[in-house]
Amino acid sequence: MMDKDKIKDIVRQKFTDYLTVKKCRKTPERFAILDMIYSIPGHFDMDSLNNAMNNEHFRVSKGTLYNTMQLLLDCKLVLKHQFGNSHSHYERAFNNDFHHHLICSQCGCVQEYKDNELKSMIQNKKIKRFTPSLYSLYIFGICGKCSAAMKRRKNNTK
Amino acid sequence: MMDKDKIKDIVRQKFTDYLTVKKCRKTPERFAILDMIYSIPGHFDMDSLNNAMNNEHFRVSKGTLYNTMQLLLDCKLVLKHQFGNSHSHYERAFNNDFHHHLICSQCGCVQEYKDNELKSMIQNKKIKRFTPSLYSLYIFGICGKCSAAMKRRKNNTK
DNA sequence: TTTACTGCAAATATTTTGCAATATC
DNA sequence: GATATTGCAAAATATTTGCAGTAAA
Repeated sequence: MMDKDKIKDIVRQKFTDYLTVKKCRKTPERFAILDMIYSIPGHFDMDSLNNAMNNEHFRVSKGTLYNTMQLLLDCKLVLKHQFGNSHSHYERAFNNDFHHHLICSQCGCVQEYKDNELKSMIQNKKIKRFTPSLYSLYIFGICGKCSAAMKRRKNNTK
Repeated sequence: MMDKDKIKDIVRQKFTDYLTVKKCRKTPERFAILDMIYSIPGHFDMDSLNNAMNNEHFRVSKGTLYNTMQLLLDCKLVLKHQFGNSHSHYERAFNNDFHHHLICSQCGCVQEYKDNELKSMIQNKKIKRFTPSLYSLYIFGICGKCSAAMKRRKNNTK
């Protein structure tokens, strides 16, 4: 695993390049947001990102947060997910082992699920008249905890 | 392919059974919504479903629409999707060939993508401490039309 | 100096909720 | 007859937009 600061340097450079190509301005807000995102280990949503920024005493407006997130999605430094429940989830995309997602229909928890066989089969598919760039696989079901809880409840009522 | 009316009968029966088990009431609104959904060929959203109901002169409130949709999701007669753009999409689940989705990042269009090899690999995965019930695979990229349009634009500027 | 970007607040869109009236069981 | 469900309207939530001021190029 690469050093965290090194990763931040690389993504900052990638973002700089992207902003240059797109003739967008390199504002401190944008880089502060990118930095914060690459300090968060797992998933996050807009609200938790906003709170994290506030705690670091770098307040940005909601508008700027959404604006910057769109740029980061465009240049594939961030991935966006919508697991069925209300709001969007995000995660960093660079140097983050690609994974699928297991979503519990009972408690709503989300687990990462790595499976290279699946990954390579999906990525190697040749699709007619469509050029894929990325994909999301969401598997819905019942997580271990909820499954155990249900079993316990069932035994109690016996 | 089964006859459309026969399918409607079967899903109506399935919904009846579900409502009975869950001790929920069998209201005309619920069955009218189910019927309408099974009259729509492809994807739909709440707005188009609502309009379709109005055209059939069976108006139901937004609240009832969302309430009923939740029941239909629970008993797996309907599937829900969120492709990144604003609102949720739905599609009927029974007697609807399972498929994956190709989403164009440019124009936002959604195509169905059938691949049985992929389907069976995903469905046959044994996952530790997780009991899967259904899954969604979304492949994002550029559709044929947009790809052709881009190529044309590129040639024009040459 | 130009104008893209920011913060703020208001607008929009989507889904949920509270409540009185109604209809199922 | 009891109460789950409905319609309606208001509330909650998430995201987008308009605009005046600020700062990047």
